[in-house]
Amino acid sequence: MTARVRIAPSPTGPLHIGTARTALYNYLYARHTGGTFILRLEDTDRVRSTVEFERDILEGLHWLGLDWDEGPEVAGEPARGPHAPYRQMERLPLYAAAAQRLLADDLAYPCYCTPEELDADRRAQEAAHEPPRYVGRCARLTPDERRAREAEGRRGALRFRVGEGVVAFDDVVRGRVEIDVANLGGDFVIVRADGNPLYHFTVVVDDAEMEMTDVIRGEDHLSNTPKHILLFRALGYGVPRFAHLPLILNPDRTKMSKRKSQTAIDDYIAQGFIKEALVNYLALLGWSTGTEEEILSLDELVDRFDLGAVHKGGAVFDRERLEWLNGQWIRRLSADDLIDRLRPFVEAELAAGRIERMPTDEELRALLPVIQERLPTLGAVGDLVGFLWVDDVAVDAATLVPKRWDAPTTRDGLTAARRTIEDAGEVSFEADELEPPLRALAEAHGWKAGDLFMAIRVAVTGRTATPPLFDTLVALGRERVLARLDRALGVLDGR
RNA sequence: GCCCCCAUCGUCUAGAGGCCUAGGACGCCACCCUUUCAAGGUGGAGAUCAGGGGUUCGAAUCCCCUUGGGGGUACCA
Repeated sequence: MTARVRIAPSPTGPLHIGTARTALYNYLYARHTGGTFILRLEDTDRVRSTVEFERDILEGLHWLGLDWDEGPEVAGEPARGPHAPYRQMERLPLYAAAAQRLLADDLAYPCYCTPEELDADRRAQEAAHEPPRYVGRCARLTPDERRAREAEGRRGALRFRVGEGVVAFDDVVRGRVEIDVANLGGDFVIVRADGNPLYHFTVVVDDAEMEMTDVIRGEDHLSNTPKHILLFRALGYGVPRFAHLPLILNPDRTKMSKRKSQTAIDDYIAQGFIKEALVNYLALLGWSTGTEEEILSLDELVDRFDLGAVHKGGAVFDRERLEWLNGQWIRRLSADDLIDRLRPFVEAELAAGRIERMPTDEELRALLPVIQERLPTLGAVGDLVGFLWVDDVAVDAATLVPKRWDAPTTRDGLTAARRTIEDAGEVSFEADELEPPLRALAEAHGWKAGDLFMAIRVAVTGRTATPPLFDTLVALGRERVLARLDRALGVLDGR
């Protein structure tokens, strides 16, 4: 039987790093085994679910390149697959039918306890140092008693009878797990009094109806797995194989959260992390090839992925390592590709008012040899060469003077350099033609070339760290170089 | 509290009884390259394999206990 796996996000927030990683592992497993990757939206939390989050999640998964074989219709995209709809709120009749079956078999029963009663129970248990569990007040109501409550206008929630015994399963990553049903907290609610089915119930009905063979999800669901297994059995379904992935952690080793880490994929995209790096990084957070390979494309990951080799322990999200990988992948991009990906970030600089004009693709292309290896993220482009696209740069006298120089020397140096650059550029303004005469100039005056170059660098860019000077001068153009040198000279003279 | 899971450098990891005086990568430090910054190269610091008991001729690897950490325990997902 070929594998059928799914990612089942709740549209209650933007695409989360953890969801993306779980989706990736499901995708890798499906593609590696020639199986089917399914997307299902778990939107039964009516209050917190929104269509905006749905879109965000689907767009994010697409952006990462994790395309699904079956999934819901959304944003103009039609539903795909034989088990539509793939959005839980559109599958209500299925849950209702399953609930009916459990009720008919007396495997579930209506519970009329009020929130106040349940709360009181919990408090009493806490006071008695007992684990919280449903006391079973409504477990043995007679048909007459139920009718009486309904007649009072009370609407019952549906509770599933957990019974007794030990539930055991062989988790693909954790091995054998056994949990005594007595520790499940008593009969649990599967359908709310308002008729809305709950997660533990819908997930089972859907995984069964959609014929999932493997459930690959976060470790936070491990403890609840017995509830699911009980439900699969009660409903007469086969039980899928489970694989619980290690959690992605905050630096303090708690489950990764918005409060302590950046968790939205959107934020990483906005900062200029590229999908190749994110996919590569996430794949290696909790799994490794067992070799020393670490720069791996999505296809290579598909080729090497092994669910059984996934780690058991949680992994701290390390942004520095992600950044390094991002740089590695940026350097592997073709010129055209990099220009396409850079453009939105340059536009963002313009929109934010940090630059004053948009460079052409040809300008960007000419810059690539010197910026491609200097970009940790696409978002760093403005910081790196934004000085090229503003009318004037701010320079202050203090940084203008190189460490080993004083102001008069700097003035002499820049004045001489200005003349040399002006002369050199008569024919053509090329890096090869600028460097020799400026080096000769430094030598003639007994200056260290680096000092002269630094003075020029700060004069024309306003900063001490830039791409190589001569490439920078060429990118700036003769006129602007001369104008900025003049301005810098003015600053030196206190003007 | 109760239940479950986990445990190798700061971090991500290799390691499935002898190849380990524990390997790689990120980060950090130094040097090389070099006009600055990167990139790249070389080298270095960094883990008594959480601790304690076993098993074994031999344990990071197997077993037990302890400790630590995490997750779950909703009419959230």
